[in-house]
Amino acid sequence: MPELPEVETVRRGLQPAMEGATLERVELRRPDLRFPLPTDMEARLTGATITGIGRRAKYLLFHTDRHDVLIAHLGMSGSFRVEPHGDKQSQLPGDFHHERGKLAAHDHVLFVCRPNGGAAGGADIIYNDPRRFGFMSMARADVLEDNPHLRHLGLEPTGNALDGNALAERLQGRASPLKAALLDQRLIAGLGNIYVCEALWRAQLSPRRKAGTLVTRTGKPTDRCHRLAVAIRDVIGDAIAAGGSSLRDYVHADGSLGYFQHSFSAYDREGENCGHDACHGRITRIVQSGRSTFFCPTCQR
DNA sequence: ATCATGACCTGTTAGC
DNA sequence: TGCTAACAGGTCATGA
Repeated sequence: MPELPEVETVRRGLQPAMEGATLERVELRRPDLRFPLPTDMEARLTGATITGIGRRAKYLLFHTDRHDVLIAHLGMSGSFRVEPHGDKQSQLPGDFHHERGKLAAHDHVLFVCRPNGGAAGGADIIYNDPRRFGFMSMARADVLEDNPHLRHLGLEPTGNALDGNALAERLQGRASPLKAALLDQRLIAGLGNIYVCEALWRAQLSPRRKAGTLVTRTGKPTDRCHRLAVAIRDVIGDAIAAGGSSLRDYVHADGSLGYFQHSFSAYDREGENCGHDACHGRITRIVQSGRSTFFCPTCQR
């Protein structure tokens, strides 16, 4: 479920193995995911050192010491897993042979990482994506913002930037339902189907309400607008915090970077009781823009 | 411009 | 049990 909090969790999970490490080998096991992989991707990354891993909305940004950036999007089903090298491997500098048996179906891209500065370890980072809705691209760091995938992204819903005023600016004049507006990455970048449902439930706002109705005629945020801004920030913050805790479990797991496990309040809870105090409604599923929306028609107005 | 829909691709699950 | 249909975190292209 790669929405922003999951991507942030993946970013943090990859940092220990990748930041400061050199990409000893990069293997593209097929020429394309959703789009063709850059033909020069292997050449531009092999031998480069990862100086940092960033994130913009649902995009991972791998910065290298060559002032290149690998841009990666997980799509619907993409995941990275970390397979630390065994002691034997790390003591044989010339032997970066990968154990082929460990590669599974839909393992499309392999990054062999070797730490610098005498640090122990090293790891294989493997990108797996059954549906191949994910994609990767490369950009020069100085023009990263101009990248077609990043150029039109809206406000990050983390931190304090997203408040009632900022939300009102973006929703003003919109005739589309709130659900669609919040999914629009050009307005707020990083929300997906799950967290839009959750934020609207928290704010007790109907996903069908016209987005523009959260803004007064003079462009000021209504109470509902303030409420929604808080709900979005809170739900994303809570999810990142919970993702972080699932990261600690990850060490004990099978090496896979598990997605944030969460019991949602609305998403995928059709027929269950709405959890709001004094509300006796039930969560209902409707379809908007061809996608499932879960909400409580009783208290979400 | 804004908005809704279909396309992309594979795996899982519900229902017959 | 085996088949079929519906559905799933995403974004992008196209049409009204």
